[in-house]
Amino acid sequence: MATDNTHPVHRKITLNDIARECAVSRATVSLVLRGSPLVNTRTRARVEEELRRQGYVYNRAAANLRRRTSSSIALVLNDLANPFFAEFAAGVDAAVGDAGFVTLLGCTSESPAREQAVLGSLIEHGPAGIILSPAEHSGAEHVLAALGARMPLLLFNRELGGDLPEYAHWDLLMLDNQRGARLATEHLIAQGHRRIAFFGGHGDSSSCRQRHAGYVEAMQAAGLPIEPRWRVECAPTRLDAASRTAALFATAPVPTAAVCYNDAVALGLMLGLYQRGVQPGRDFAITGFDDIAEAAVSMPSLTTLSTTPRERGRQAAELLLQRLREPAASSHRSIAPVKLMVRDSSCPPPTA
Amino acid sequence: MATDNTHPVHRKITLNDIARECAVSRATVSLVLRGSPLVNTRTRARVEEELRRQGYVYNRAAANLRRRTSSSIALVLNDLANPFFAEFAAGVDAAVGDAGFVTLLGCTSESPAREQAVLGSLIEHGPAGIILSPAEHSGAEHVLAALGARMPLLLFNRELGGDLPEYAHWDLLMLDNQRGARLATEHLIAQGHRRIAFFGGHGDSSSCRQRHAGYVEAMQAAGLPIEPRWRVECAPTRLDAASRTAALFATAPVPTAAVCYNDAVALGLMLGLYQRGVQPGRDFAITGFDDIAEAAVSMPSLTTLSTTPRERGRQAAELLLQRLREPAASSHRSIAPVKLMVRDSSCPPPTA
DNA sequence: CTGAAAGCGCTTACAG
DNA sequence: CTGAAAGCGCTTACAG
Repeated sequence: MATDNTHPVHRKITLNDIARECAVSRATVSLVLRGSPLVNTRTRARVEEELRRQGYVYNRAAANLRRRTSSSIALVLNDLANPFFAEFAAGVDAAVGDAGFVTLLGCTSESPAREQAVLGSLIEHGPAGIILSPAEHSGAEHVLAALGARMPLLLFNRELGGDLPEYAHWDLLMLDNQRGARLATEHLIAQGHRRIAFFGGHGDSSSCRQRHAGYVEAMQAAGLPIEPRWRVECAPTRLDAASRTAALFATAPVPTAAVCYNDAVALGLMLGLYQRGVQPGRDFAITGFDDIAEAAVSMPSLTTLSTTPRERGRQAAELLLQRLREPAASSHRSIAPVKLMVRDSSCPPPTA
Repeated sequence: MATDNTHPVHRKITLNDIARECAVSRATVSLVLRGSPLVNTRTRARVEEELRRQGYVYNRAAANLRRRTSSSIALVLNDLANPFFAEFAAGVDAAVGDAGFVTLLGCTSESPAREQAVLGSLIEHGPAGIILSPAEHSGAEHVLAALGARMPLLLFNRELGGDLPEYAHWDLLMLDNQRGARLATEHLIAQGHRRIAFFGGHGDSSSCRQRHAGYVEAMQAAGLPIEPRWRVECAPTRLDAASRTAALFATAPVPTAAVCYNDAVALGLMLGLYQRGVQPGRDFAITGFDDIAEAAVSMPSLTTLSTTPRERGRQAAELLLQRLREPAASSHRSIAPVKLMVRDSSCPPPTA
């Protein structure tokens, strides 16, 4: 258990204070609070007036303890500063709130060690369930060690390394990474491109592997060559992408288009192209992934895949709430749809 | 109080289970958990082994109830999807976690009504204190009605409309908006500009008013004219900013530079300028505010004011924790520093 | 060094 | 319709 840094709190108004003042029992006040029809109308009115007068605040923790219920959902994210996850969190919080729960937040900064610590701390607060977007190299054993097999858990966005214990009934919500990258690649092929690179991301990230697989799938289906030197890895940031641009132009023949790992990489590649005097959307076609806010207003606007993270947040919360209703149902695996947004960056090849 | 949507939870291992198995009392197990030196070493070892064996999870809610303490901090944000607040939240969560607390999250979507509902729901979970970035038109009365005067509260980023009750000891953490805008304006003046616009934002937002005041201050100090038609209002988004660009060029003389309300507006203005054939950073100078991730990598890179929102989050959490230690100390008002980041967009005027 | 007892603020059968 | 009593899982003086 964690260390003790709690602090005493001011004396609060309790049911006893209200009951005494109204000359009824605590039980009656409780029934009023919970809207029971058993209570006499006039008694109810008196009690409600007194609750208001004294500024009573319901102590949900005490009620949860007595009823052995929970009114919170934990949300554990690898990277809240990423707008994709921030939108996701906003969607989770909205749905969780609508269901009468409160969100417990935890950030792991992509560290499996922090993830384990955060989970261990959150679980002591008794959440009804957990939504987890795992840190990059997090493993099923660690999560299982921190949570046990009983805790309802929904995994978002990334698979967990290691073996998923079947008895744990963990649910999954993934983006359709492979299909998204396939759609983007097919679109470029339809525009007339034949030499198409896959740019950015790291091979050890599962989402990157899936997107690359979608690219490969589309290229092979079209009978197009997959040149190893057209697979350029980089960190999923604009800056690193810009600096890796040269790798695409090292040896002829040079590609005429690139399917990028995500929007940040795509925008970085645009920058790198401009710096080489190549104009994206005219001399070179680009697609992204995520449809972040900048995609629609970049120069040129970016063809990309929309994942509507806020919607995904709502969906994740609803899947978890569903699990709370049916704890024993078998694991559910959901694939969120992605939608191709065609914009100016995916021009035809200059020679076509 | 809110409606009841809680759900029963599986039977958990308690202190009693451990005590029975070790043939000691609950009290002894509790002492072991809390690291008391009173317990015999061998007893401690036996108990710890049993805790591990049964997968015991500490019930912090029960402990908090008994000890009348709290182990959570509520964080209520007007807009989590905004990267500025997402970074802020990440900073808050890190500092809150380091102090042994957990973060309760609430989003208000800029709606004072939702803000009141969210506060009312969160307070039932007994947070030790609250960090609130108020919704745009939220008022002190509403917050007071939801929280009472006792709850430790730190207001971030925006003042609250209405009168702040002095007895409430609410703390404030604000950005130095006025100084930031003054620095930006002074920088443009030093570059040689004389006709400088203030572009974007709405007059009813307090941060916008403060930034505008900084602009006015610098202009007046330099003896430069403040043309009413060089004050263009727009929503703080890229798209609206781009579409309002024409307003700057409606009548001669035309400005040669613009201090923008924030980075989103500045990037939108860049876009609008490109569309008119005016090249930002060469034909027209621009400054932003916030130093969002895109600012450093836009074309041209954007001169702006860095507010380091993650640092602000840590600072906010620490101010609140400080208040928890000294509940009766008088209200504290902190102004976070801002730093001018000079980049390519703030060129000298073309005629200079 | 350890245990018995009381109590945090609530809810819930069970009597009446 | 209302009250007395027990109990959720923990902690904390107080005895011994």
